[in-house]
Amino acid sequence: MARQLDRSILQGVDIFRDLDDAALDDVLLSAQRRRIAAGETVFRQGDTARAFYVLVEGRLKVAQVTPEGQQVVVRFIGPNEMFGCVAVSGGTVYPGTATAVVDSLAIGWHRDMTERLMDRHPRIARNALGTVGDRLQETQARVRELSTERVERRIAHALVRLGAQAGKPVQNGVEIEFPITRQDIAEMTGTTLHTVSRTLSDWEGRQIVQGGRQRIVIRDAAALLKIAEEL
Amino acid sequence: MARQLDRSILQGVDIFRDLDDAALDDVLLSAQRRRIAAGETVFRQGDTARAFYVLVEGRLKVAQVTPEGQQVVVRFIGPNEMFGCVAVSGGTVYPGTATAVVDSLAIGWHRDMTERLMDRHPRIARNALGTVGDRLQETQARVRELSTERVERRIAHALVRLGAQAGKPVQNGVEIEFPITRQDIAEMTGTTLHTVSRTLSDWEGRQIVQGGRQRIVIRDAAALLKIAEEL
DNA sequence: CGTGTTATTGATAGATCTCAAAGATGGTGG
DNA sequence: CCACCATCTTTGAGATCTATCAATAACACG
Repeated sequence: MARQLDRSILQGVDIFRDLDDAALDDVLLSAQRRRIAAGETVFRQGDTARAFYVLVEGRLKVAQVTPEGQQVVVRFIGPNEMFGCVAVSGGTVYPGTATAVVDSLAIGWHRDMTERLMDRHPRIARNALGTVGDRLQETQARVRELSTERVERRIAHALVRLGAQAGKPVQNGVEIEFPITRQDIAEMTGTTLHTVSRTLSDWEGRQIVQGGRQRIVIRDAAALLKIAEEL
Repeated sequence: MARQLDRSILQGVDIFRDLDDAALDDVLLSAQRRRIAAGETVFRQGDTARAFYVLVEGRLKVAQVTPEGQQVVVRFIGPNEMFGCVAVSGGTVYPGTATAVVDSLAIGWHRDMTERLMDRHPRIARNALGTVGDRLQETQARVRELSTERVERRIAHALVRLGAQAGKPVQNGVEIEFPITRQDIAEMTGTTLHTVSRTLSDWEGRQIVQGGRQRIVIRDAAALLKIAEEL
């Protein structure tokens, strides 16, 4: 957690790809460090979008609340991922709330600074365009799933993605490496925690996953994929 | 349909906003005109993303097909809107198929040309970033609706948006100005044409809308909004 | 006027939510 | 160190929304 703020931190970050060392130093110079304790919030839905961030360590959950109070998980953010992108793409307020799932470390740039950085290093804007484009396609894929797939498949898809994004190999499979509740998965897939629990129980019986409190291990990734793709 | 290719055509196009006349001319010089007859397709899902486009006149439908053959409408494109954005944001293939709903006219730029234009006029990349960011937020809103709202509300939301995007004032309300089927609306809202038909019939009885073959008139926008927002 | 597309409507089945209750789990304070 | 408590999870039963199946009707076009 005492990680140095040097260029290496920006190495794997898409939005700063292909920048030379001088540019990276320039970027780093205007960055702000920010620690976020588990459960703490970086920004809230509706707040003025003052800054954008890159997660250095930890894990964040970005979620939206509906007027009726239902939560929808937008995405989980892992190391090297951007969040608060709206501050880059021109939005005025954050469309969601970012909360740390575990103790985390982020670096952020004030909105104005971001503008200046993009002016000085046009590559950043192009990279950002790519990242936001990718997110758009992912989100579109979610729309497709929600529109056409039944709950069980959607949950399978969600787990497959989580495994790819945050899977840690363990003895008997791949474990999602941060605490995640049935409720979280429900909010990722547009269902209820009850249905998620039932589904996971079923899969547990079929040796596909193994559950626990805020814990999921994928034991049979192939079977999961089969459910996800309806083979 | 015999519209001149002069700068005025790029006036209202977000991605070319704030460019000076010289830049606009430069952009225009490398543009390709393309007519699309109703029912014709500009590009297909999975095709290499060779170009991005701006619609000048007409109306397009962008849709994705699932492996099972179900359609999902990504969005309807109206005049001055971009489509085929992936060619700008770095995707390699088109994620959807663009089909003309009515006879249309578009202008397009080859992918390489787009890159060069962004190099010469960095403003374009920034504008594109804004547009793609907006689309991301819209798509995220759709995810939220699909996750938390019942069919009737989703249909109401879809109609409200269609009214805003393509509403033409008529005698007894606002008409969606292009032919749109119940099936289309179903594919926009993740339901079936049957449910859409039933819902519209119900609303027709309550004087909220008035239907017809490939035709919808919103008679009581306030009532529709009330359904959409569950007031 | 025939034909293909689009729309309407009824009946039924099934997936999933809602309501309800009890059981686990792990952290915390006394 | 242990009991307690908040949170998370599981599971059953019933209600409900919506898809599916099926048939007919309306419409537009050539």
